[in-house]
Amino acid sequence: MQKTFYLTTPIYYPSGNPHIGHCYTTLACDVIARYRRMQGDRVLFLTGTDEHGWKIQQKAKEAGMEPQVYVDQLTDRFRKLWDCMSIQYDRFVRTTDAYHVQTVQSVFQKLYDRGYIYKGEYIGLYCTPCESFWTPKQVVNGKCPDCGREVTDAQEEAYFFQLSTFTEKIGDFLKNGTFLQPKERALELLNNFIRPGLEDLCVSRTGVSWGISVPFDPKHTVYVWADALFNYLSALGYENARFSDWETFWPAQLHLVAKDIMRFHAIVWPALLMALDLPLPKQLAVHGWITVEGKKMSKSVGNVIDPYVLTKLYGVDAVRYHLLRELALGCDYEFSSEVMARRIDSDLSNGLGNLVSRTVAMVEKYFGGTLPVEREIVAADSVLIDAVCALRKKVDAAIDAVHLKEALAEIFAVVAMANQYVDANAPWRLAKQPESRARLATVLYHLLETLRIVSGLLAPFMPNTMPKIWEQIGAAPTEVAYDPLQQWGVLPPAISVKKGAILFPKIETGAKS
RNA sequence: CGCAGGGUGGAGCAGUCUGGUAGCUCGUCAGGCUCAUAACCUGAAGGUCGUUGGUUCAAAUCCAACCCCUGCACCCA
Repeated sequence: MQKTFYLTTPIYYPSGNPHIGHCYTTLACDVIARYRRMQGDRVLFLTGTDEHGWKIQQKAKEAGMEPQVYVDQLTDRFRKLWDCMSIQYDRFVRTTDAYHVQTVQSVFQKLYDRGYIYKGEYIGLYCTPCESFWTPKQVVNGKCPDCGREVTDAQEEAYFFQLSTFTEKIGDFLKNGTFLQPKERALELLNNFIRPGLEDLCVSRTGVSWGISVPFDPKHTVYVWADALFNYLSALGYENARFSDWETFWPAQLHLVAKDIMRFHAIVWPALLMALDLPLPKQLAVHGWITVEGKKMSKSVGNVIDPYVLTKLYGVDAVRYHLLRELALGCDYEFSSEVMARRIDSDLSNGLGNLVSRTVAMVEKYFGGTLPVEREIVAADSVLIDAVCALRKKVDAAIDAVHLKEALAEIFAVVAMANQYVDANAPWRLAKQPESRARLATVLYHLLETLRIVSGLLAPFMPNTMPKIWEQIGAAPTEVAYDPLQQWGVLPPAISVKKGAILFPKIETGAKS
């Protein structure tokens, strides 16, 4: 029976153009999805956009558009960005899609019927002109942070979800499980939220018209988070007729999110599922932010990195590589174009690209492009061969743990080893001795095999460039499938190669101008 | 205030759980090689591991106190 693997990004809030920060989560999911597909799993990779709420309503108004028109156009930009980054998602959910609305309403009703949602009073500071509530912390000198006018104490009727009843169950869930990655984050949540006890969550608004109306009280709309989280279910056809693979894919194997929205995914989401008696997702992986000059990237700070500019400058695969190589779960990553340029030059151009280039060039130069079948293997060869054969297992483990950075580090350690192997065996010297022909062919064959396995394992990370390597080293698609990636000697003995264009041009010169 | 994370050669990080020659990448310097994208390989210099005190034969690693940086329920990957 084929394993199923359901993984998700958060659905993004399209209140502005997507930036490089949005890319990492989606990119990481894409790599894992591709890797699982390669392993033969039945994968469903979901992403989408979160389109309701007060902020969208305001933005649309400012732009003089209907909210729906406004989000249509923004959601399109997200899709275009994913295409640009070579991200292969399977499904794209929008919270304004009719089937999603249906799911949310049905679930809301269910929670109400079960007594987990009750009517109460929401108390806060209210700005009348803006028609919005603020918390004491948000308010700037007693003024509305948006328009700068006075706010007043106010309250309104609202529905609440009984999050408090789940304090203990959620605490146990976070404590005992392997759910949250990295696990130190769980401690933070336990100390800050579980220990003092969870508060009930306000899940409806009356001042926001751009939202899903509460089925049993239509003057209320569903609070955006309560709306958004259910995308993970609606996109599978839970309580709607649009899709029907709910049984197949739920529970999700992996939700990947950035640290800012961890709380909703680690506490609120499991609680909602518990209230519905549904199985809980297997894993939540939380990664850090990409910061620029020590600050979180944001439009108001003006330090946003535009992904289109980067991909144009460096190439899609190089940008993918860089982000995946630098970011780790748990830590922020300070973005710098110098570090990026250096990393790409050193790993991709000088390391991998040059290894392909020198290997293929030698096969062409010394053997006219096709290796003879004679071999002469030396004991020392096993160092390289063993390392290459052990690689897939290491990468498997790293991918399982969502340690993408480590997976790349392991792979590139082998690339470095292969470059050492070239030097240690000095093929150019062997080429001068006719009696060393078999040895020379062996050394080059070993390099080609190394490249076959390395490029196969890298394909989920850099899906555009790896096929170019296969073309150059003469590897057939079946030879870079998952199984042969831990077998040595898969390429035919009389393999033919063909030199191609430079895989990763150096970026120092081009980028400076 | 509290909670959490971090403070390791010029830069970025690993090592801390399970004490025992401080490691990696980049940069710098010197050498080697010439197949290759002026790429590759080898070696060297450079650190009193935030501070102070304690435990121990021995501490980056364990304990205590302190200092500094970051994050912590509007939204935001």
